[in-house]
Amino acid sequence: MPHDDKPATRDYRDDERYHPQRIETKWYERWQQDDSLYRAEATSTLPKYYVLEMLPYPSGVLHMGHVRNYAIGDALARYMWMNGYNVLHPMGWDSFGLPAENAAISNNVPPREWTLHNIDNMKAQMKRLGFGYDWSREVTTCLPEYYRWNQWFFLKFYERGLAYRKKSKVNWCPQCATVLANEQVVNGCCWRHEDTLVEQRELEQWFLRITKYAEELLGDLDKLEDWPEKVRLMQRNWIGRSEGTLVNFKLEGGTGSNISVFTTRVDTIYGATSIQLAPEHPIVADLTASNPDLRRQVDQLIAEQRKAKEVGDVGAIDKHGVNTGRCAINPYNGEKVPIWIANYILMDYGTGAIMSVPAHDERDYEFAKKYKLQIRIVILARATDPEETVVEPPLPFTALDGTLVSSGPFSGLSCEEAIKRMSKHAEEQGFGIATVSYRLKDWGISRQRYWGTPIPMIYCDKDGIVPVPEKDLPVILPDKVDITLTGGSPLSRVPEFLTTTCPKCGGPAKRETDTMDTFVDSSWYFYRYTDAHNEKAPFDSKTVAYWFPIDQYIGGVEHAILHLIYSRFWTKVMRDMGLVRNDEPVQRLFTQGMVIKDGAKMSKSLGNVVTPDEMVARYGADSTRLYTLFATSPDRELDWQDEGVEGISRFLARALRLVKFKLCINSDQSEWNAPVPSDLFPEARAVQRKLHQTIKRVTEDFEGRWHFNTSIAAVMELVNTIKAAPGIDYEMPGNKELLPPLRRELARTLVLLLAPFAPYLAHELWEMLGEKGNLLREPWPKYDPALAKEEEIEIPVQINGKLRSRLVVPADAEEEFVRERALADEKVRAALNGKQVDKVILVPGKLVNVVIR
RNA sequence: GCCGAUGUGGCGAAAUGCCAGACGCAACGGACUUAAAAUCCGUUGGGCCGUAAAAGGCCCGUGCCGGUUCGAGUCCGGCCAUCGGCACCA
Repeated sequence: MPHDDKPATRDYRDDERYHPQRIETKWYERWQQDDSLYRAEATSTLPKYYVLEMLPYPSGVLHMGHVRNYAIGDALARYMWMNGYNVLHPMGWDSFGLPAENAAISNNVPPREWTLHNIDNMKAQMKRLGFGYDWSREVTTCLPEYYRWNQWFFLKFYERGLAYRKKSKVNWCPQCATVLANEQVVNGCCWRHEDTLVEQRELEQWFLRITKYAEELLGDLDKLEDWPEKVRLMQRNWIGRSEGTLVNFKLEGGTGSNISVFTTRVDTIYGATSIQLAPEHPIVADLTASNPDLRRQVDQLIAEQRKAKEVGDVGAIDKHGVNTGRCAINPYNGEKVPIWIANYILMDYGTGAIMSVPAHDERDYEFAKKYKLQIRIVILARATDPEETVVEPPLPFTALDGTLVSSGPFSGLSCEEAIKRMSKHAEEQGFGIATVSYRLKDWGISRQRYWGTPIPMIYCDKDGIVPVPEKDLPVILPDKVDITLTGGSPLSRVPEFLTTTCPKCGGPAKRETDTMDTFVDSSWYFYRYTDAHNEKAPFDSKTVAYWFPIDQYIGGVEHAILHLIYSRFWTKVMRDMGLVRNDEPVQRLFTQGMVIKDGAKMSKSLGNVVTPDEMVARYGADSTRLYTLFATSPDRELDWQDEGVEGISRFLARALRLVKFKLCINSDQSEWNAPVPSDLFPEARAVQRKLHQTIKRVTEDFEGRWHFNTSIAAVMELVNTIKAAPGIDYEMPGNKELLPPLRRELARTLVLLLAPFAPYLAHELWEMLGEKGNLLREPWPKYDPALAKEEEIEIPVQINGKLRSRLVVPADAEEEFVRERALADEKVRAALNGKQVDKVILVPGKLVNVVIR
């Protein structure tokens, strides 16, 4: 190579080094002074694009999971800006919740102060990381401007019968000293305190009737084609729809009282040999009234169930029960069946009572074996041998493809047919009905905590439960509250808050002192971003109609059920209220993978925590962000490696030097701005081809699978290619140099390709190139397929699938030509060794495979 | 137990039926330097053959076993392991 004698290296002067801190603080300060760069336009001729990342809880500092989440969203937002969209990219704070109270207790700082201070800090971190949010639309859920609309919605829900009060068993976390929704109980423990067993308590609670929307929430999952299948499946399982039949068994010798049983297999009812009740079933009180000994045994069962539920191994409980000595009448055949009470029957599913069919249910079988209860076969498997029509199966036989026997008029039917006919029969006879049961429960939203939205209800001795009139909203959360005492809601110890007058009769009354679950806040916050300062309504419906649905929502999979099912519910209610037109809030959902280190989730106890602050201080925001995108594809788990960030930082330094010292050469403006000639010499043409191939790859990654790791790898390859290009360092004789117009195209495009991922450096280089325009509004580069196309390609030639040779042929070579060249190839002929060619597989532009026998 | 995802060099990973390991890290060798840092150039899955050294060639290799296919990391079936969700749901 002629330039080997040139010094390949030299000492790098200070200005040749990459100083992320200098570059980033310079732009940070500019953007601090003018943050209009990232504003969404209220009205625009441009098409809209709403990209949203899940809002954080302001715990105090950002962690790497946040950075990853926001780096993905920000890259997309920037890409869409450059593609000419009116982009809405907002951020806010899910700022009610328990940690603020705990911090208040341990640090003696009021929750409000603590929270607002954390928000300041995290907002500064976000800005330092260069995320492009429209801060003019910032939403902070703990401020009255926001939570008054929670209260307003609550009143509307109440009017529509979607909010109701009920005494019920609730999940109680002794650590939180409050109630948890079913969704917040994990393995029998609190979702925030993994070691704290959840207790069951009986309390008066407010519920939202999400079950009314169960069917639609389930059905519409099919429409969410741009959601990960995993999330849809998790929601489907959570809703847990099952079709079945309610059947009333009359109590023998009773006063006409019934036991209602839910079953999905009414076809097996002729095999029912007992009734099993949950120990907490209401009728148990009657059955045990005159039998203290039985009562004691039932209490024992209750205690066992609670314990099992608390420990979280409900499935492993040793099944046992007691015979009440009473019987019920099977309405299908008038048969007497004994009533038992068993610890494996749950009160909170179905009716809390089952018919036990030992021959056709595993649990019933196990139970019957233990107590030597009668086992009666009423379903036979269909025979595989046509001579035999039915087969006696091994027990328990639970499959649905069988034939009924010993089932009165229903004998001979298939199971599925029998379920239909027998349900109908029950309806006609008035002792049962086909029905649907859900696992999903109504959403209990009362929390006996201070730092949340006060539930706007008043209790009057005379008028009962009275909603706070809309005009009196917001019900302000008082500031000075002693939250260190335990037991009951903190607000109940604030007389000024508690005591009020009844809006109806004007008499003395008391306020509700519970606050709302914080999942209420996050169920509709993304609507508020569209119209964040509206004082008359939660938002303007027309404005929402412009922006919704959210085009792209990005967050962790841990919200697959809780937040994402509540928000879907909220949207459907708002639609029914006429506030929004969309059935679903989110068009596309993306769930990014976790950030781990050394094979484990980052945690203080493991000492493997890497903080964004230290990374930004060492390598800068661009490198930190770029690394989270480069390490792996966004949907996968990211294993953090400090050396990786180092590598990314070196790459950015190379890109900087390439643009600054190699591509920007002294040439006059007219030369620099001239069009790239079409007759480039081959080496320059090769660089140009690489450029267009890179644009293609990065663009396709954005439009398709979001594998930004490969996009960034492509840009690295481009940098490597340009750097190694002949003629980059000096002018070769004749026309063998990288002409200024080509250098300009290379430099500009490289900067544009980096812009979504490394905004600071991109802006710096853009300015360095003498560009005056707004980088975010610079059109995303387009590739020219003709320029991206290879002129010559190397084609592997295989014999029976094994690589034997390679051919270099023109990219547009005819198939016949390639085939001939392949068969004529010296190595191929040697390998063939005169054997007969069976056929030749030719994949155009890809390979040749010669098949021999 | 049921449902789902994942499994590729020393490491993070590429490869959407077609040259396995792009890109990056680490390691090693070299250039530059009084020296170091930085930077630049090069080598790097394993084994074998070949050569003075190269060039070059062959075989094996994507958790395991089998199948489909001209061709499998990729598709199908069965195992194993790890992770995640649900779990007496009647």
